[in-house]
Amino acid sequence: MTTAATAKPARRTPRARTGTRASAESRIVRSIGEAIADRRLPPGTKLTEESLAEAFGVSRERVRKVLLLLAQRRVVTLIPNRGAFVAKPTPKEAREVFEARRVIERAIMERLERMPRPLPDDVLDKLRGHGALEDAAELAADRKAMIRLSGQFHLLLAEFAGNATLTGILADLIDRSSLAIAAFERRSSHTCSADDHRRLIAALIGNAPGEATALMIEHLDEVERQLDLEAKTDTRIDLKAIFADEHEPA
Amino acid sequence: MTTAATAKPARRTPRARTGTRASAESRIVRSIGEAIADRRLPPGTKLTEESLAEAFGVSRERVRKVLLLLAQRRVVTLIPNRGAFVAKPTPKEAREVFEARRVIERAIMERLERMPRPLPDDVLDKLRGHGALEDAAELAADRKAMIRLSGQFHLLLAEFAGNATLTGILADLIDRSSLAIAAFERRSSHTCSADDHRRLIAALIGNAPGEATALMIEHLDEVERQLDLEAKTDTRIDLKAIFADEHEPA
DNA sequence: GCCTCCAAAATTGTGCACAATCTGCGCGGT
DNA sequence: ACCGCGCAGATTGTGCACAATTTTGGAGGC
Repeated sequence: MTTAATAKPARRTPRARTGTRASAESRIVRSIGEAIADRRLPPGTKLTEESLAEAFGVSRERVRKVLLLLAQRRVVTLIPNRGAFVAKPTPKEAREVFEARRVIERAIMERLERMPRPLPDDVLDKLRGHGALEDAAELAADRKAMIRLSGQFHLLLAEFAGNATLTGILADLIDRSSLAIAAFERRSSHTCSADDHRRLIAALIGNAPGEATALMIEHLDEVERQLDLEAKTDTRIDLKAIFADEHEPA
Repeated sequence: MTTAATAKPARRTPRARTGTRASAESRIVRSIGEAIADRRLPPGTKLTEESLAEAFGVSRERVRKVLLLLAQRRVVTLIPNRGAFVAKPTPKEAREVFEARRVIERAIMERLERMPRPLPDDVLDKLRGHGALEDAAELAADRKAMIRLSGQFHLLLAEFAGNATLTGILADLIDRSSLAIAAFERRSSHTCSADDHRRLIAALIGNAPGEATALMIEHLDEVERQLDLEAKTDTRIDLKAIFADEHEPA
């Protein structure tokens, strides 16, 4: 069910080719991760092993392994004997994730600003190329593409800074940001505006000292500010509040 | 073999009590992690699933799961069809890990310095208590205790800063630092001197602005400086260089 | 009418057997 | 004497069957 149109019957081939094993796993991880990021799988969704196995055409233990990896990255929550759920961050956790991003991305921007000018051509090309992609996605109102590209933009800057370890940490934090946005986004909010990214690129190229760093901090603050991080500690309270006026007392 | 004195025959009880399942896993993770940190398991060591299973008295798939978790944390390396090995970081990776620690721990120290004075009593108590423990370990020349306590000290500061997400990230980086130290430590180096920690505690309590942060950065720099992070990119290159003058051309 | 309890169904957890792969070693050919 | 080949032995990878647990649905009692 759902959009599992890929459930081709090639599930159990007579000869198990193990060559595509590891890539299949990371493919599934990425696929689920993206689905969570662009809200096709909202926080709290139950992820039944059997369903996922059918959807991806793999065995259940493969899915189990993938879920363990995603749980390690705090993208899904594993409850013993209950199963896997798309993680539903608390407001506290959401704030922590954004604070962690500010810490790491400030350091990344400071390193980028310290790089000798002009920036290497390939860096400039990739920055401008990515900016064009974001513009196109915004013009086409392709929300899913915008979300994906927005995350990739921050990752791209991290890669230019040249610390793969920090980049890896940031990749996790970006995934969790997407989760936090999915959980706490207000109606009619515009995620990660491509305009901020445009200004960031310009500041980075122009290199007014400290400007790009300041813009990045302001950008992250703005994204966090667009969230509704009040109370909302429990789903049950939510349901009661939502249906309060539909429950006729007599 | 090895120190597997815990191989009690209770390996396969007729009724499998699943109650102690999750705790057993984290226990094994911690146990292996500590063994790696204090060099009982040096980088590159092969971790055979069967051996570990016997050593901990659990089934092989339990061990497999634990190894997957450790691999995710970059503490062990998983090579397909070859098995698990204690990770052997490259000099580049070691430098990256220390840079990442400087980024995160600087932020933590800045937050601690921004806390209102005097610091809460329980914080002061824990700081002083930990300092006493480190002193005792140093006095007793208990190297394993010193390594463990040193890591705990940095983690303690992170907890006081109140961001569990950053603390979790730092915990991973500390483990990888231990690995880097094990891989690149010079002979006759003194790890993480308890003296640095003493000064850090004093600066934190006294609160001369910026002093504690500066001490932390200097402390991390000093630990990294004690490592030998030259060349050594590959074992083969090493071998060629080492035996270059023993290869007679005629 | 509502609550409690129990059994069936669904889902997750785990041991086991076997398949696939890698490593080490000896044999035969050139 | 050296190189390739191939055959055990050991180790990892995976599907499957079954056990344990939770959830669901309904019957019975208060």
